[in-house]
Amino acid sequence: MPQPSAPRKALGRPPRISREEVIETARRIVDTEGVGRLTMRRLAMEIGSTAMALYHHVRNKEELLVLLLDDYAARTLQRPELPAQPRERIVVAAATIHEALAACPWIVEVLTADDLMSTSALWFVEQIVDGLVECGLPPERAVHGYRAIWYYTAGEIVVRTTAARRRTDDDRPTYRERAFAELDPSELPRLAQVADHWAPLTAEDTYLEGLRALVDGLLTPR
Amino acid sequence: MPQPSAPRKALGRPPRISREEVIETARRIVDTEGVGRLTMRRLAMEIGSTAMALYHHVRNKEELLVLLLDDYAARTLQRPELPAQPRERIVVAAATIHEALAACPWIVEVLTADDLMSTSALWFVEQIVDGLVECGLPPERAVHGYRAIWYYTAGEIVVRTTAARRRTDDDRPTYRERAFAELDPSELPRLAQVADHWAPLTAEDTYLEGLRALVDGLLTPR
DNA sequence: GTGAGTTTCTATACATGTAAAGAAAGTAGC
DNA sequence: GCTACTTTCTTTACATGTATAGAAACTCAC
Repeated sequence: MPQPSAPRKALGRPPRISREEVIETARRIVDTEGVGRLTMRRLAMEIGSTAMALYHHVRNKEELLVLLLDDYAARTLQRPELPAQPRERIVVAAATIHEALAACPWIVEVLTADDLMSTSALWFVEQIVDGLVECGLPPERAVHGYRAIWYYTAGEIVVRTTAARRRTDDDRPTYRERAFAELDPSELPRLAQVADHWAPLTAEDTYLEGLRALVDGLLTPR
Repeated sequence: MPQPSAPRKALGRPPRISREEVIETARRIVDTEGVGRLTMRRLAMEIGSTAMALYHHVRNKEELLVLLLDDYAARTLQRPELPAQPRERIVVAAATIHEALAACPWIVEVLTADDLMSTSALWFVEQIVDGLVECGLPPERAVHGYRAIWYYTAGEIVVRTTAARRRTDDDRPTYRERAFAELDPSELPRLAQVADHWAPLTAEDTYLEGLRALVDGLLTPR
């Protein structure tokens, strides 16, 4: 990996492409043609290089996607006016991250990679942890609380967008549909009762309600 | 796909392998050598067929993994004695699913695919929804509550196991580590304060606490 | 039996991520 | 200039999932 501020003249063959150029070009491809069109060869061609050359600037494709996400976050994640009340501040901070992430559907492949810990997201993490501490949680429980919020948020996005993707590229009945069709009302009465409304209920966006519940639960002394 | 109870004699060329055989063999490979060794070609060889022949019994590799998960759930997911108290029943039901899923680390590729809706898991879903209703939630809010629990559960497993996997096959510092190293205490005081304990805190298993908080929050009238 | 229809299986081909080997293009010391 | 060293880039190759075309093995209607 290149050293940005080498004290002396750079050693070795001078690079013809940079990590920034790779990321920028990748972003352009993703923006205009979707993440499905982003392949290493295609990206290399666009840059005027070879696929393997990219691997000197990016560890692998997954890292490239993480960098893209970082880049995306840095460009679009605005810091909103947060409410003064700490509990509400937590909710708004988490919801803002959630909204930003939900807006880029190609995120799933990356989201599972790690905590979302791009530099631009750290501020939101700070707000959440700080809010939890201000509400009376000791610091380590605040960190645990943040993690719970992150699990919930990441899970919502991953499950939801994958389900959506599956729906678009496949018409056959899903497991869920089959399972509900064969459902035995005497053994699973509640599910039988709501079976008809399951799909629409599931389609509703209830992220915020769940988030509020979670935050409330985290803050209620046990 | 084959019709299990065809009224007349089966039409077409008689199959030489069955979906069951495919799944069983796949399971054996996964159990003995890990999911990384499960390739379509390898599986076909083991069965004594060709890779493409598998595609008549399984839609694609992802479906095969889903079927494997179903199979796994059907074999190992025991229905525990659930507490009578509904709130506690919800917690135990969710925790049981969580424990079962967390035990098979290859699950990540599948988990994001859909709700976990294998037939054997439906009973747990029933218990959760029923518990929420018994605690006073109207049915549609109970379904939303179940979804929140599922998001949290799936998110925990996905994030945690992917992080673990990444740690094993890569020694270089993660983004998180780098981000924390460069952290500016004047801008992000709370994070700076807990920076040293972040890694150990994150390593702790706090699924149950988070789950309890979430369930509590879902059940507190707003 | 023959031909049509149906299902399963085989052979081949392709796109993709990336490993491995080594060539290319520079600097540093002499 | 020459050699050693370092970094970047190119070439080639491979494993993998899966699309496509068509062969194979059956049943059925006649």
